[in-house]
Amino acid sequence: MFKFGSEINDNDDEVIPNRSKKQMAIAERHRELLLIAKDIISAEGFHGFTMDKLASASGYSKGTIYNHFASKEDVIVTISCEALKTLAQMYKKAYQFEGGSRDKVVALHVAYRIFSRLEPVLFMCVLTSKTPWVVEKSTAENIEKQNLAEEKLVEIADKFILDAIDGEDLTLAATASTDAYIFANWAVAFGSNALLNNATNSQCIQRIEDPYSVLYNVNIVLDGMNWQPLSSRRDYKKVWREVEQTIFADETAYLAQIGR
Amino acid sequence: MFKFGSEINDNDDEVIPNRSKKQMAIAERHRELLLIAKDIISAEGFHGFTMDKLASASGYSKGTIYNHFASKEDVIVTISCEALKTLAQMYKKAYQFEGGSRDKVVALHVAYRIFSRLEPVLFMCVLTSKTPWVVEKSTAENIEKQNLAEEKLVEIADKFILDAIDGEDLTLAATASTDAYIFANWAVAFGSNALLNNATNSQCIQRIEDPYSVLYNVNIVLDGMNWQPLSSRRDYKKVWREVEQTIFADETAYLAQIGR
DNA sequence: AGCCTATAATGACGAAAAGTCACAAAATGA
DNA sequence: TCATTTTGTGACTTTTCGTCATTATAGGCT
Repeated sequence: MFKFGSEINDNDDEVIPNRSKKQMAIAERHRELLLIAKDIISAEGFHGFTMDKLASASGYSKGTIYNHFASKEDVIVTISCEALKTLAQMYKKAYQFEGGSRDKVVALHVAYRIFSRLEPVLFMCVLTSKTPWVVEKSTAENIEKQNLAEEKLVEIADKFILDAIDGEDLTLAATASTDAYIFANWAVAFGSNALLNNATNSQCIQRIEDPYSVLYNVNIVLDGMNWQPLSSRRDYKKVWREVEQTIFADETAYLAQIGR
Repeated sequence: MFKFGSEINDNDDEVIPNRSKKQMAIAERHRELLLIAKDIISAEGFHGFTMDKLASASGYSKGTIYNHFASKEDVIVTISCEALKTLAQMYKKAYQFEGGSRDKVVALHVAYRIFSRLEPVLFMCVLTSKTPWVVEKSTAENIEKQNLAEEKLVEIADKFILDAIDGEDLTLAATASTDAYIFANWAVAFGSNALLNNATNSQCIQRIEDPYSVLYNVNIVLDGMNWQPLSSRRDYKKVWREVEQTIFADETAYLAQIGR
């Protein structure tokens, strides 16, 4: 269920008009290729991913691959797009968590943390796909799609903030927007996860070695926003564990199993 | 002054024993090559950087280049190492800022922000150089050097925290270490800067469009740590500007000039 | 100076990968 | 059945990484 790709295209966002059989077949293969590409990238990184590997792994010729993707970079942007959609699904699940507004936002961060551990390479793909030389070699259409996928994510995140304001757990500073609050959460979450996943040989990070280190950072940020109830008045470790064991039980079990 | 490279090797860390003329020449060329490599990477990204370009730009043959670096990846790790040293210099300057412990840590974040704007590609290099396939193709020796450079940075950051504890502006939670506090600062700073530099076509980030957005995030984190005086009781925008206009005046002027 | 050896520099070369394109195959429709 | 359009193919060109046999050079020794 949690495997990226299983949900490719089972959301709907593009309205599908009556497509010919042929077009359906092409769309089907597009998904197939994406899945294979994702496996290669996950296993060998963007560096180890080649169009020849994708061709031979899929059984199609290089020309056909290039009918689907404008370039190697175009593949990564498409993959990143799918990654964002997967993340959106997880965010929606997090929103379902029963609890106060701050509990829910903790659930959001659990979702992000789990995603970054399940798919560390895809997690970084989202950033890679924004670097200038990837953007340049990709199609404008795909870049636009990626922006839309990201905006959708922001929309979901917005709900968490608005709910908190509604419930009077959070008061927006006079000068601040919900975007500013989303950005703060995004920055600390992205930074924490990126560093934990990539800077593993850093002494500083090795010394911490605590499964809840993302939570600590999140607590600091939410306390700094004065998002009620403060971490001094509620045990968010327990909330974190509960989220892991309920709505993301499958993913958590899988991660434990593969020891990551 | 602020240009990366000017300070390559004017710090000292490796004790230089009596070296032969030849060895001196090699070391000199090493620095020269690094400078050229850095220019290419800054201009064209790691993707656009090739060993052939480095060879022809430097006037040396490919074989000679490979006498200096084990691989393309080895170059990036070395560059990242130098970037970390540059950053260390800037952190030391930030530590000189006259003010309270929290003012100083704001100066630290100004330094990081300026670095990320002066050298956006190098800023990302530090992360890139930690990805598995770069680490694998680089020499163990260079990786070790990079870890040491990073650890030195953490040591400097540690001073900011210890001073605050000494001055009773900050109280460490019973269960937390200074490493945890450094990690929180690092995560929010890295995340904010990486997103601001790379996710510029994100609607959410475009809507914020505020030169102080990093400061807002930093304020949230430091408030969340209860680092005194809180942002409600002191104008840190003013502090930020002051740091920019005093100790990093040259860099700030340069950035304004090139409009970044 | 003239010779010798260790060390360094060179660039041609092999291998791998991106991307193209002329041609082949298949599907579609009359 | 045949003509036309669409789709698929893989050999080919170009670029780049990394190697290595060959050439050049520097520094010591007589």
